[in-house]
Amino acid sequence: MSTTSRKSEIISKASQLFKEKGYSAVTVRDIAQAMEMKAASLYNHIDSKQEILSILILDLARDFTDGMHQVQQMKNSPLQKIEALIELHIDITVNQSEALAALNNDWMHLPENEVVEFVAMRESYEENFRNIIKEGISLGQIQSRHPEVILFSILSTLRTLYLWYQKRGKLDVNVLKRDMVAVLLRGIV
Amino acid sequence: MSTTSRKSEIISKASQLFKEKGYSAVTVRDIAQAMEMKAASLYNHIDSKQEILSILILDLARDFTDGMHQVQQMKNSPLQKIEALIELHIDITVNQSEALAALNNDWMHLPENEVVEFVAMRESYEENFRNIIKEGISLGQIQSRHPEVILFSILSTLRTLYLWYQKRGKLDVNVLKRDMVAVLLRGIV
DNA sequence: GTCTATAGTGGGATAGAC
DNA sequence: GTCTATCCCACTATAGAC
Repeated sequence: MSTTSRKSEIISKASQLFKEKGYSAVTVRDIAQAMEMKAASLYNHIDSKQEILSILILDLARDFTDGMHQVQQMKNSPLQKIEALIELHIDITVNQSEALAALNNDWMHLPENEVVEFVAMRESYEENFRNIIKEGISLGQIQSRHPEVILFSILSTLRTLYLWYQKRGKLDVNVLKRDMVAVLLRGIV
Repeated sequence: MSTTSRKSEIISKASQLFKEKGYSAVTVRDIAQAMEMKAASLYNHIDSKQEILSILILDLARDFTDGMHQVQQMKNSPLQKIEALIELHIDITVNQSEALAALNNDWMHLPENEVVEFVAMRESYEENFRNIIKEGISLGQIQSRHPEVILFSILSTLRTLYLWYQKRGKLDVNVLKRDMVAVLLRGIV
């Protein structure tokens, strides 16, 4: 499509390759081949291989940060906020699974200053999530177990959902949201 | 100092580096530096960089397979079997977190025939786990939700526990087992 | 068993023609 | 904007001295 910039196409193709083999194992020649062009031609659109990674990861990290801020401004209960966060992660998984793979696995290959920025954003996100859980515990909505175990259990499931979602193929998003909320909040027993 | 123990040292140091940056981003010079020797000297102990990865991943995959077979032979209920599997994963996380990182993230860089072998082992492991969940559902011990969502939720939490366990450090293993079982089986509400 | 030296390959990136 | 040609460097791995 003519409105899709060539640079976006490159970033999109590259992200698919990064998801399969990881950033370090993908060469600019691989990306060029996927674009059906020569490696040198890529450099009319991008500054470096690393720039692609920066765009993928930092744009997505901002989506998570924005989503968290919206949830924090809701008037709902902590439990409803956690439901909203589960839905946020599922929406991102469905729409941006390749960038999610890069964010999870390849953030340490960002330029040094962006590693610092990324880690700060991630820690802030986790801290906000943790505070919602603690609020739920103090209101008696959530069982008073280690908040850290609860936080980790929910986040690790949501963060790796991208590995599993497409293997199971196009499960209806709303069914997935309902089942994930049920399993993560109310358990399986 | 025998050649065999030197080889184990190399594999151990390499696994730490693989965990930090991923297999592809670690060079044999990095491994040599961690061993305080020159890269060429490594080759008196190993055949290739890839051999290190093969040993790390396939040895650990066999540990999981053996653990699953032991659980299957227990006379316990499905729920108790799932508890035993949670404990298996936690024990492996505590004792072999570096190899676990390689198994999770770098299996696709194994030689081709070993990729096939690994994927078969992983699928068999998941199938056995799924059958225990289904048995629990049919006995009324486990809620009759999509077994796939339950399987994924538990496995993804256990598989990425290594990322989190040492950051929180010093958490007693038995406390961790008790809390993880509680959260994963009975939820947080 | 470790070293120096180096082979051989492929990496990211640039120059300049068209 | 894409190409061919190429630079320079880092990579895995080997050869052979000690």
